[in-house]
Amino acid sequence: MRRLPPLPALRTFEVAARLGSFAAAASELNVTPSAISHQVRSLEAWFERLLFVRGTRRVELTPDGRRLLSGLTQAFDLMHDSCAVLRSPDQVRVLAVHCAPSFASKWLGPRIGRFMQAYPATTLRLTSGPEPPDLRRNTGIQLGITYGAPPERAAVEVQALGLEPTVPMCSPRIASTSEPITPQDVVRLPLIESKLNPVHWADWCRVNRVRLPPAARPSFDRGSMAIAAAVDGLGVVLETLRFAESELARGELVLLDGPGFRRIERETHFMCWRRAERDHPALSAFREWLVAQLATSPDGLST
Amino acid sequence: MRRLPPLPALRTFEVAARLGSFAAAASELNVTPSAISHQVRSLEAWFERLLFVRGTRRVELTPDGRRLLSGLTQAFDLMHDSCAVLRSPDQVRVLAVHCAPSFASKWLGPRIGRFMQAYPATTLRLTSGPEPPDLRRNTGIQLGITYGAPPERAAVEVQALGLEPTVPMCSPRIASTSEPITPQDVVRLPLIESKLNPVHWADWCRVNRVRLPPAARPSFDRGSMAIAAAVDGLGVVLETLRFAESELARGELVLLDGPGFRRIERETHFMCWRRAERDHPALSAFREWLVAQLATSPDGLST
DNA sequence: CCTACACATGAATGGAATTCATCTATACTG
DNA sequence: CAGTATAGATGAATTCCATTCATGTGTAGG
Repeated sequence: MRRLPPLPALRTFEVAARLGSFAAAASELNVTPSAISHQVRSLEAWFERLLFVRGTRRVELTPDGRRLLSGLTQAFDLMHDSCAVLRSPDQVRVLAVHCAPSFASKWLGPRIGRFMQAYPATTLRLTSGPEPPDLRRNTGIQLGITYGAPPERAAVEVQALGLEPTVPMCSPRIASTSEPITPQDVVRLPLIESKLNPVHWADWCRVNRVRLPPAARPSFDRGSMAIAAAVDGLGVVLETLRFAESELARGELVLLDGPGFRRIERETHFMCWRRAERDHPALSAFREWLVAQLATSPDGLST
Repeated sequence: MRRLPPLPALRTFEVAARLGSFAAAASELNVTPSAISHQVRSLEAWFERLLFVRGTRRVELTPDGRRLLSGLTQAFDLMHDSCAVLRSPDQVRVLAVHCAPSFASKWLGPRIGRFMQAYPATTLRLTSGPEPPDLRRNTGIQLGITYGAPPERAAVEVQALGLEPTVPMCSPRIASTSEPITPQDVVRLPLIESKLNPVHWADWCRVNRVRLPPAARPSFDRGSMAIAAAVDGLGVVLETLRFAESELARGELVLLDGPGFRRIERETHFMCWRRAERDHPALSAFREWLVAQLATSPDGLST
């Protein structure tokens, strides 16, 4: 087996040697000069030879260093050319995602920049609308993120996006949370209906053993709008916490929750794709990225 | 800045592609097939393309995979050739170390195989003897490990190998340690003198405030022989724990120690080298390796 | 038909790469 | 000439990547 030193160290050496500067190499590789210094030292230990002579504020290659560099620069050039073949702009990948609108604006939108940074070769086309895409007919969509019940279609695979806690929330102007409250206290407040959420106030009342007042309630067919109404002080909204992350973080909404409450956690969002395309790299990369984002979001991805 | 995927993944891909088998690639790279699988998947995600078609018990390159492979094989060949220039056998490095004999046999010897594995390009020449090498005159020695007092020579740098606890030890046949003992109990036992250790029984008695009996004591001018005598049940030896690691681990010796005792910890071993050669890679690699071994040995490297 | 083998995958782990904090030695500038 | 800025060095701490482990799947081969 041909033995090579750690490849990242070789790469670091080549850049530093080519530029004649650890600082410049750090800049090119987006690391600190300290990282360059450590890597070069490590490579020198591996070869048991000095590759640079150090002066104040400068480095110079030794004969051994020059000997190593000439072949390496060619090697990395070749490597770059080989990789570039698979990354050429005229083969830019497009990933078309159709997303439920509130999930798009309240959860995915604030995060999508991270996906673009992690996968710069992929152009994302994000559309939204309340209807789940028919992936058998609409081949322009590769991945759908739906709300409500899991879509069931032949040759379409579905994955739930985890259990979502659906909790009453309202503006702090409406209810002080500095003292303990009960479910009974909640239903005495004005309530807001978020129509598309499969969890309704009736469900919540059943689980928390209180009677739902028969009064008429304002309702919205967008979770984000229901959330906005609650922020405006129009009442208590019952919605998934995922839609209220920034409002909760900023204190614009507070949870009406406590030891005497029972939460409802259901799978209400699903992503789906055609089974035949499941191993498509951009598609599987997005799926994995999304699952990873869910795992690190404040409410976590519960199984 | 030219952007490359993680280089270890590229290397893994090249080997797997060239051999047409994840299992064979695993064997060549000394990792598990699972590692190959993960690396290839990761590379496919980075490029957002499939590089292999998976069949049962076989893989086959896709057109993209073939496109990537041809340049990479040349690149890694070049890289290997460049690295081989600095590792050619006719430039095999020799590192000559002269070591105090007991340290050599009791501490360094059991470990030296690890150095050879970590630095296969270095041929180690290990000599031992009680006299510190005169590094100014004996240029055939590059590093000395001495016992006793720190050598002081012009143009020679010295580094202590840490504080060493020097503790009475004996065979469990001689003294039961299941009940508390006192320093007074120790000096009633037969004592063994390890002559070259700068810590003597007289020192130990002074520190522990007991009178050293005037009886004659067997003495050895090798710490390892003194340790062996103690294992044979000839008496209590006062020596550095470093010389007795395996005996203590095997229960052939026990420590005579306890709350009422005062340990003596001194720097008794030193390594030294010519200042002009301090950055010689093999030499500095050995120094760093030795310091790391001390840090992970049972008594640790105290500063 | 059963066993063995190659690849897949998620969770856990160890170690390598990197950052951070601080230092040294000039080079440069006012 | 003195003070400041810069590049590289180093050790400790932290982060993240590569790898292993455990388990699973789907044949190929005996």
